[in-house]
Amino acid sequence: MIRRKGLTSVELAKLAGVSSATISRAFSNDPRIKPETRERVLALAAEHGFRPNAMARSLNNSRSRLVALVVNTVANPAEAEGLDLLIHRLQERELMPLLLCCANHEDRGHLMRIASTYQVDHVVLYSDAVSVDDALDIFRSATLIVASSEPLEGRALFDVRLDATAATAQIVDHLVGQGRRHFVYLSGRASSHIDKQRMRWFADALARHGMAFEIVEHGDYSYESGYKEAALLLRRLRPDVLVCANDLMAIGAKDAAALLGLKVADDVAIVGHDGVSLSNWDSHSITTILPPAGIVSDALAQFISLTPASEPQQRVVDCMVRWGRSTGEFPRH
Amino acid sequence: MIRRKGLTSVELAKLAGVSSATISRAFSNDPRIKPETRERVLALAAEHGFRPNAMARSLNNSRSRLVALVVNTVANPAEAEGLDLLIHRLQERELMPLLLCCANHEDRGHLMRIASTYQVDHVVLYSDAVSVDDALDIFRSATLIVASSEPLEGRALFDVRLDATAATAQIVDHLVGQGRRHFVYLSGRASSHIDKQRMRWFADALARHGMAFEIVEHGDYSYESGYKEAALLLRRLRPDVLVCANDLMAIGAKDAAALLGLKVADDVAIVGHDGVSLSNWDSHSITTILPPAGIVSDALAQFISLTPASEPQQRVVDCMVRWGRSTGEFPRH
DNA sequence: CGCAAAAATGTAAGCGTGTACATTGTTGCA
DNA sequence: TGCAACAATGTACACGCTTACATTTTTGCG
Repeated sequence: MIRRKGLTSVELAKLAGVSSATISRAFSNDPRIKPETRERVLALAAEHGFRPNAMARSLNNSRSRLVALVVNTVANPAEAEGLDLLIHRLQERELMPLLLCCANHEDRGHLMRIASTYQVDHVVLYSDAVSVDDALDIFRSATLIVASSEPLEGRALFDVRLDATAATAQIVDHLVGQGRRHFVYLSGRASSHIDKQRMRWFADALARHGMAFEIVEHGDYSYESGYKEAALLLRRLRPDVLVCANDLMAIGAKDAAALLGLKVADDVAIVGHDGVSLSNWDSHSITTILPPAGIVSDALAQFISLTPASEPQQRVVDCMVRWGRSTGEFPRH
Repeated sequence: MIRRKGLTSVELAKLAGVSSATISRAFSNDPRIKPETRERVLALAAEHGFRPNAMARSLNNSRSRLVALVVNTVANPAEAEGLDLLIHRLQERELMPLLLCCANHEDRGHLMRIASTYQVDHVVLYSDAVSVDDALDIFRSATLIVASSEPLEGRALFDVRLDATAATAQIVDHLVGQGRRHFVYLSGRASSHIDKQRMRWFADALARHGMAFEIVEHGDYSYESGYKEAALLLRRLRPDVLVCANDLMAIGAKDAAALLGLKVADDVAIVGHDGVSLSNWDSHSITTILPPAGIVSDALAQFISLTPASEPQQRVVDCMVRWGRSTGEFPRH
């Protein structure tokens, strides 16, 4: 299994009869090189399988083209589907994603500290499980790009933020119009910012009808927790409407309702969040709140092309509703 | 948004009143340093937030602690769930995963070539979409670790390979015992090695009963393709048993059957592959073939701890059956 | 106490590239 | 032809660390 190591720019330079500086210029599209020699060098490089060493490269211009992606877990479709798009955007720009999976990892700080030694250019915070302050503290010289929901309060960052005010109101209006009165919210993690945010949207939308809702705080964003908690609360509280912190829990709740002999939509309407593709499957058909397709990844990728010296920016993305059968008949247009 | 850069080992050395070599030794657990000075250096480093630069580090010992993970897409639970475990194993060993998502990427070679410039120590081929030869060719000096199903034929590699002979036979025996006779296999991608392998297992298991099966080759591993193709073939071929290339397609097929008014298990048994968690949900309950939990990731992680000079190894993992309601009553153990 | 061996640290030369600066080759124009 | 301006390339050092080798300090023991 021993394999030969590639050659270096000096060796290639010797082969090409030029200096290593010329090699470097050929590969960095330096305009000061004669197009003709550039071609010659690149051809020779291809022939010998030479590619400049990214480590050496980034050592002296301190741009690594690495992007740290901080997520909870890749096993959860809600994160994975967004992540997949984002990774594609990065790859289009020849940026390399370094993946940090923080779920089940007691010491996220340690994980981030290791990643930071690779001199990543950017950090995308895609997870609520990591605090912005920690990330800022650890990734000193990288630009931080936030897609979690932690309030930023003036800390200078690139920031993509969701707004589901309208979408939530749309759903609430529809459900209230159907005569439903008893709303319960099954939360994901009590400490999660996005969860608090979502509850606030629901509170606001219900307040316009002079209504409120109950909160059950035992979920953890998994199907299993949705199933288990819904089985308990459906019996105990008998709500009209069960709003879940995410689609996976909503599907779990739907299955639990079926187990209890309740008819989804007729007996209890179920609402999810995130719009993962499987919530749209025939067997689930959950009404859910989601950002327009790909827009978050696009925004993140756009931020990444800015330089660390740029002014902090924020983008607000308006969410929409994807109606499913879990809330009964669809609203007319 | 301008932030200060961290200090270097020479600067820290000055502060500690030692040489930069001592700093280096403190951080690489060199036994030749006095424990007492090591503590002092580490304390000072922590105080000043110093961490050795991984780029510079790997530049001269040519070990980057980076692992390239070549997958199709992270959006598919079948890959994502395995990947998640693997990433955790890597993180335990303080290895950093570089993620390459090859699906929808016309030039996988280019992607891998870029990754190779980062001097990755290992490459895990988790995808059938990339040929082993290409990977070998591009990642010259990294150890290649294969979890795809391409036959290796003596090419020296670390290799994790699935064996579902027994599991497949178990399912086939059960289904034949129920009196089913008409088997159809809905394939994922015609060119996919794992798919061919799975069909072979089924062919062998059926051959023991003197039976054979039909093949429909239009799937692409997605729920949608399972749904669409099953809707067509269930009407056309009216099989007893529909075996799908993976669980997502099996779930699609199940939904299509429901749409056609067919009762799953009674009218048509459905079998999946991979054992993704959602195939075990109440609403799906697909009988599926899967490797024991975590064993593949564990094997991969174990291989990764070997050195490039080690002898090539192979591990064969025996798959098992997870019974669901999609194949009727469970077999008495 | 003295001296050899061992332990601890320092010195300096890379690792493979980018880049400021120096050098050489070329062109234009009087 | 001569000389300025510019285009193309070369030279040499820096990036931040590891490590072979040199040097200093400590230890053990007769």
